[in-house]
Amino acid sequence: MTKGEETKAAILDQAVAIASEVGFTGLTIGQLAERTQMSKSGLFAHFKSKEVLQLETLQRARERFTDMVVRPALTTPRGVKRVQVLVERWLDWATDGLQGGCIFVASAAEYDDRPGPMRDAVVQNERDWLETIATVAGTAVAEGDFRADLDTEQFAFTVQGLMLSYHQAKRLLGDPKALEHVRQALDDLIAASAA
Amino acid sequence: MTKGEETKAAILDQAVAIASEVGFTGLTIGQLAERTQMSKSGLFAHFKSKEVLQLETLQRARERFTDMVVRPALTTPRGVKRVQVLVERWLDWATDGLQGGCIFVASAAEYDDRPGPMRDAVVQNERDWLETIATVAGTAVAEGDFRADLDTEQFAFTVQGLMLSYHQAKRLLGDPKALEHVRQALDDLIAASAA
DNA sequence: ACAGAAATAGCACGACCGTGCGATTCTGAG
DNA sequence: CTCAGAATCGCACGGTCGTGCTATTTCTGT
Repeated sequence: MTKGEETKAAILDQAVAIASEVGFTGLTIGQLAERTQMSKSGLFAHFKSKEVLQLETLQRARERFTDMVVRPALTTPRGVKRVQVLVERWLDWATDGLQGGCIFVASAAEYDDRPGPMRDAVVQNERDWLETIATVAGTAVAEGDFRADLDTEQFAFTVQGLMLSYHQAKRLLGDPKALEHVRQALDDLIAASAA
Repeated sequence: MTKGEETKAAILDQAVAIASEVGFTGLTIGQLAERTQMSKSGLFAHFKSKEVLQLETLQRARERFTDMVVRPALTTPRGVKRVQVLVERWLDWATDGLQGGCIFVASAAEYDDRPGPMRDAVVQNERDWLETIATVAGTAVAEGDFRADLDTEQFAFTVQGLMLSYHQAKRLLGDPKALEHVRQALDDLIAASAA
């Protein structure tokens, strides 16, 4: 790895951290330069525009998410177990996977009304994530853990909602019962989906 | 109503609209002045700081929300019917109650990591809203529509999650099945809560 | 109709924004 | 060790931000 790629990676790590706290719009080149101990122009040279910086930051967050949440799930046996691991990993991620809340939750709210490349990327991320949930639920159907007529899209929709509610209850409201609530709801959902 | 109060109301209406689109941080005094055809300083004089502007904008949105969602629900008969009206009203609100998405969803994500008076107000809003859902569910318990041992807090948690998921599916992803999915999940939940 | 108050505008400020350019320093292959 | 190319910096630009101060206009009660 060349020097440039090395610093760029370090920059993006910091960028992910900042964007998690203040959003992608609040992610500012000046502050990022300060945190990475670089000059604004030196940092800027790595990306030729702020938009590219934002896109690459999102991309970097996505890689981390894949490593920390998706991959561990895909290495556990197909079926309901895999569904549970996927969800548990997400809970870890949302709670303290990185400082600040889940950066995808933040970005989803931030760009739902602002067209452009960033919005497109955020949408793609979210679609892929929902598809992952649905696919994993599909393995549980295939394994006979879930009933054959389960609507996996509907399942993904509901699971996603519970995660969003957990994120809000935990990070915004500081509700100590958040984890208990989301587990209860997920257990109910899984029970209702069982074959 | 004096002239000052009149213009202030008009300003806040515009402010709610802008904040719905670009968030409270993106709500800028210059743009607000432009949209209301006022000078920056003339507008600024109504609030002595941007933070006050943000707080009053949130307050104004809350009033609208109460009028459009909460009050209609409270005027329908206690019980499961009231729960359904509350949810239906929220769906209307989130879809096209005001231009842009639900301003509370946006503000929740925006301030979940930034201490200060705005965050406090957002938290208060969200707590009150969850309490409203739980209380309304409580009337359904009292009327015998829902089973007596229903955990109304848990119910509110789940309903809130479904709403968040709907908001995201509809506004961000443009999923045409969003409404179908949220209705299905809510029906299931209500059925599972029935006495 | 008029005086006093309220509302609004004009203008300026320092700070930070994203972005370019030319100069300087660093890195690594031959 | 050299030296071309990569990486980084210093500096500046125009723009917008939030916020004050001082006028000026507009309202309102008498």
